[in-house]
Amino acid sequence: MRRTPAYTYARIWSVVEQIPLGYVATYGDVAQGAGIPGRARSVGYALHALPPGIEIPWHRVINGRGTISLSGHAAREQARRLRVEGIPVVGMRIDLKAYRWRGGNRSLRH
DNA sequence: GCAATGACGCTCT
DNA sequence: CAGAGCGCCATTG
Repeated sequence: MRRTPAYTYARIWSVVEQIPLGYVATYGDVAQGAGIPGRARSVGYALHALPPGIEIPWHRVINGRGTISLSGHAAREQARRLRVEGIPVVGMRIDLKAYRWRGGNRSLRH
């Protein structure tokens, strides 16, 4: 299967759709789940290119440091939505250790 | 087709 | 914790 660029987008979006309410995932996690490990950047690009009006929990995607990568109004919007879903956002930071979504059902890391 | 840009990640300072 | 450097790759001018 070749990784046609535009095709990767749909793949990324479909992974983001699977993030359960109350949890968050990092760009790297989404990339891995989409079958393109190491291309976290592309994930950010894909989300930025999200068609308006489409129902995808983009706000549940944050960077590997556990902070929101957006800025200005967009950042506030994301933080607000996360809090609404029960995820505490301190400063621009989320407790990844407690809210990071693990694809599948792993209780232990590694 | 090359150069610059970006909702990123990891390591080292 | 903040900055700098390097890798990665899709999109745009």
